[in-house]
Amino acid sequence: MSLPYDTTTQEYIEVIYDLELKHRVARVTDIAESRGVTKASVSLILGNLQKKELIDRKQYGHITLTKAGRRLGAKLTQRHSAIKDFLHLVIGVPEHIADQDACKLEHILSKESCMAIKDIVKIVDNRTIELKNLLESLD
Amino acid sequence: MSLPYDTTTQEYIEVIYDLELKHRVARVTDIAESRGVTKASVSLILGNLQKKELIDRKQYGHITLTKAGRRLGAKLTQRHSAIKDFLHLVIGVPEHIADQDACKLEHILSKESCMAIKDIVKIVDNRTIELKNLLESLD
DNA sequence: AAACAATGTTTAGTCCACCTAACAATGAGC
DNA sequence: GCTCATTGTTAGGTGGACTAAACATTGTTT
Repeated sequence: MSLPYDTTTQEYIEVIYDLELKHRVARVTDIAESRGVTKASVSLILGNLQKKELIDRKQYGHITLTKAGRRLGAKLTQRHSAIKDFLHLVIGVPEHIADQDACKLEHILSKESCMAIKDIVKIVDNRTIELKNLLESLD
Repeated sequence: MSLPYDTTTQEYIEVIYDLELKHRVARVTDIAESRGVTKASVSLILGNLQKKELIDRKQYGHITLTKAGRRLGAKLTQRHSAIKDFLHLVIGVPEHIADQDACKLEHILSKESCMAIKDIVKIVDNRTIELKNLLESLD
């Protein structure tokens, strides 16, 4: 099983989540810029997200995520960094490529694979910390 | 960088590659069945694949891959099993889920990540063989 | 070889994300 | 408080993968 909601929905929610963190609210123009599409497209898609109750907004007003939207955004962001860390830090893929791949994988990877990856990243992180501590204790 | 050709093209080529191996040629009905779409859709998509010179066919005739099509099919099939083996044999994801994930990942994973994964699978395979030999030598 | 089943194609139309262009609302500077 | 730039929405249209339904071709059976 993967996440509910189609890839498009997920991508928009992730952008909005990100903009909300940076600027407290998201704006049509910024979403459009971030996704590389026109404001018109964004405006239409926002209609869907609203129907799905993932965002709150009034006409010509600010855009914020609902509880459900924020939960989805958080989950996607988590997934993204777990996948990126896995590709980059664990199996040695160059960072910018790991990041690009994570953008796509996060939407389609099953819960199970995602979990397996997260577990491994956690283990590697712990080992890294242990190593760092060991090195410091040798000073 | 990922593979050229969009996901749809890749998915159809992979199915045709598979059917060609099984039955020497592919048929519209079998492709439709395999992809879960109507024969009408397949017929239209085959037009595109032909324009892209990935398949050969005459009206109402058999479908075979061109050199380029077969090369793409082979590459996708390779990718698929490398990704599946990685998820299942290396990081322990249940086999059928690893297989499902591989279906999607194979189309979007970068060359770099794919390479990294293939290398790891190769190492694990070799270790497995060494272990097997060691165990046999103990009999 | 005629009839029928199986297979493949065409046509007309849907849906979704996208576009351009025209329009509407908002807000900052004077 | 008017004007104008910025921002957001609406309308109409495109391309791609899909559909159902009608049609064409091929192959098999008798």
